[in-house]
Amino acid sequence: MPQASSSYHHGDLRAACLRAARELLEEDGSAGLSLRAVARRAGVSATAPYRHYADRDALVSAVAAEGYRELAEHLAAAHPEPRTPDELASVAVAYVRFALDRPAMFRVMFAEPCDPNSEERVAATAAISEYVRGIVHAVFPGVDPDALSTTVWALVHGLAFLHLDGKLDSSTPEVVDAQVRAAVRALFSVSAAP
Amino acid sequence: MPQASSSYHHGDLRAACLRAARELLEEDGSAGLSLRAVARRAGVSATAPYRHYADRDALVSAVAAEGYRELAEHLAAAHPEPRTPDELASVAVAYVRFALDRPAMFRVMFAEPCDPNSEERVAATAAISEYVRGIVHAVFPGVDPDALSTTVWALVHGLAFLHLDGKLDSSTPEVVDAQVRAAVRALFSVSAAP
DNA sequence: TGTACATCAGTGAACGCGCGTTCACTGATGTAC
DNA sequence: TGTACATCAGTGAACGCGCGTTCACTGATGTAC
Repeated sequence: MPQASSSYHHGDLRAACLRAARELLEEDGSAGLSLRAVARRAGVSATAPYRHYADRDALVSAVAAEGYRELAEHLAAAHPEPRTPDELASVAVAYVRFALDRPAMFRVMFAEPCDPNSEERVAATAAISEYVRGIVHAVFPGVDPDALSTTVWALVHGLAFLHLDGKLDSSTPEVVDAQVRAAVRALFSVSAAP
Repeated sequence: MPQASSSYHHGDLRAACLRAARELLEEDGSAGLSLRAVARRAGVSATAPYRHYADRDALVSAVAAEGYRELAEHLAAAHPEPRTPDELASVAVAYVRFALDRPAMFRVMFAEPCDPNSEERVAATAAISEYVRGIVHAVFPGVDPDALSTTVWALVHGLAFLHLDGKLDSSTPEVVDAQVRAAVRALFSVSAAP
């Protein structure tokens, strides 16, 4: 019956902090993530998050790690098992869209010169890398997937960042999608000239 | 004879601020650029830079713009007029090296969610974009350079960022160079499969 | 079922910090006569 | 060549801010008996 039990003990402040951090990132993409702002948003005193995160960096790393997992889900949702360049292009489109839909989050994941010692982050990154390798291997069974998967990842990642930073035309989602597809198509149609 | 004239009037504080900013960025890549720190480094009061920059953003934009120009010089120095995929790869290597040699500077140029209204920045960016187009057109005279130049730029830019963020093996410059060359080579050798 | 107590998850005051920016100022420079 | 004065490029004190982090604390929860 004590429904108002939520007064003092929060229940799951750890998760609430992550949620608050994400909301703040999505609302004001430019500002840096601050522990105090997260606490405020979670409706909790400024020091409460220290029960769950050693310091600000720990929170940021956790946010980034969640971002990686989410990115992986989005890619898988775009196409579970790509087998053709076109299907691969759909995954590429999902990657770039993910970045454009959550610019600040994407920047935290990649552009923040954060310590690379967070196991959570390293693991999540490795998972994405492996995932790309798998796709490339499936789409090009005969090719050594190492160089090519690096190429594919870098291409898509570069497209994401160039769009994010306004270096390419990002006026509408359709334009972006077309551009990404064109770039991936270009990747698979060029042959050495001279 | 008054060689000690340099006491009060600085001479060229505008340039000195840019230099100080670059030094700070190269020394401590992780910290954000602060106007006060720049002033301190330039040996000048905290408010002196306001004579030359309207606010912090103006300084950051100026630093970024200088970075773009410098990047352009580096690329041109790598190969003045690339005509083959291999020569193009040399330019790509220069691009990635530039990023790895000045990580913080490169991040200011690209990863800082800065206002896109700085004319200086927009112009510098357009110059790079044009430059890449020109190269691609020279290397592949018969191909529509639009999609392909986007592809090339994104690929190289993505390689730079993935290396910067430790997602790829960056143990030695040689390893990086080889990886970049391999990626560019992969770009020009794959053909659509099914 | 009730009580005693350890543990846990929160509070709130306080610290010292560096920041961006303003303001009235002052020292140096250069120009007009 | 010398003087008067406007202009320019600096100074330094001060503002209010939000931040990360510490500390001693207190309210709620759960477990042992």
